[in-house]
Amino acid sequence: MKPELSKRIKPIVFQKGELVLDANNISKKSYFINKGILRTYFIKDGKEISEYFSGIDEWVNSPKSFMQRKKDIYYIDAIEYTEAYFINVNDLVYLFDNYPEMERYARLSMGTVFGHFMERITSIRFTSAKEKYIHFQKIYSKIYHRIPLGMVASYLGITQETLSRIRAKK
Amino acid sequence: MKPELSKRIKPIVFQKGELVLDANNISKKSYFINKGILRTYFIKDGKEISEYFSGIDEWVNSPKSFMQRKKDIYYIDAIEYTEAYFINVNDLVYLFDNYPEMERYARLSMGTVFGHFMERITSIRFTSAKEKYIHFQKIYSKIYHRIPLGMVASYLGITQETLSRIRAKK
DNA sequence: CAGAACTTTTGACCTAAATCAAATAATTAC
DNA sequence: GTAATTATTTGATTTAGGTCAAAAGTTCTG
Repeated sequence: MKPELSKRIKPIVFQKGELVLDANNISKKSYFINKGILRTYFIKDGKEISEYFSGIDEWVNSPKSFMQRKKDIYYIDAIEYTEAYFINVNDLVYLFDNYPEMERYARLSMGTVFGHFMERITSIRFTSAKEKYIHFQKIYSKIYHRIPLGMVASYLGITQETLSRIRAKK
Repeated sequence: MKPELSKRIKPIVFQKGELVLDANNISKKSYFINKGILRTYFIKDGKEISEYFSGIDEWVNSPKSFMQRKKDIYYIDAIEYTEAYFINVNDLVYLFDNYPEMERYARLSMGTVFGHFMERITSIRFTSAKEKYIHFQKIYSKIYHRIPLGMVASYLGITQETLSRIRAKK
């Protein structure tokens, strides 16, 4: 790792259930997970709706809030004990300013992220509850069994009961 | 407009129904719409599924294909007579290389695009067919009435019959 | 380790939207 | 301008998944 980068990232630890980002604050740090699982969620009608989960070797922040430095609806919490590194948005901007190849890399990797989003939209629109669950298992093959049923159900946009029944058969 | 930019963009016209991008080719041009509507869609089980629509003042390409220079599943066509400008991916990269503020602008505006994607995912997951249609009308307030019912239905992930009934009442 | 507090499962019933089928209506092409 | 396509509407029926309710499992906590 470049010294310029390593100089700016610091380790951090979250206990199970600990809040990583409150939606009432602006997302100013980006976390790189080393161990554990973080969940990005929002509140709808008093219920927590999981937007996505992030595991080892992934960067996590509240994208819109982080990039535009304003509040958004997303909370982030740790669904198990998690070890991560973090970098401040200011330091990241410094790196982008001084290392154009980093900016380029960030822009290119957006293509992949777009692809994931579009795939997910398709998965949500045209598949049965069971197919959604199978797709979820594929996408999160390394961590899906560590995520509580209720959180998975809200991620899939189905009820807990339906997910429980899907798991029961087969 | 910067001369460096205007020198690299050219006007183009598409007739109603004309194919703008074939999924068998790589998306090498990005179009900026001046008049008309382009539709991005893919084929599933022999049927055309609309992914989104783009109107005046919007840039259109097949994101993953364009950014990573490889094939993706998306076709683009004109659902009405359309006037646009286009820029080649090579020219865009040239501009990004030589005008860092353009690269920065592109990166920042990704935040907005992310926001739209996440909003759409929420809209799909937790709303009834009727609410989806209302949301669609809001998102596409300037052009929704010019898009054929069947295309809207596939965009929303509901059947034509259901959409027709939703429109009938109220 | 016992009670409290969640989480998951199971059952009965209901409803929104899909499917199938056919009739109109609107475009397009000759 | 009329036939031929193509798009939209309407009706009858089915079904996947939601809702409500309660039981059974788990996991926290003092």
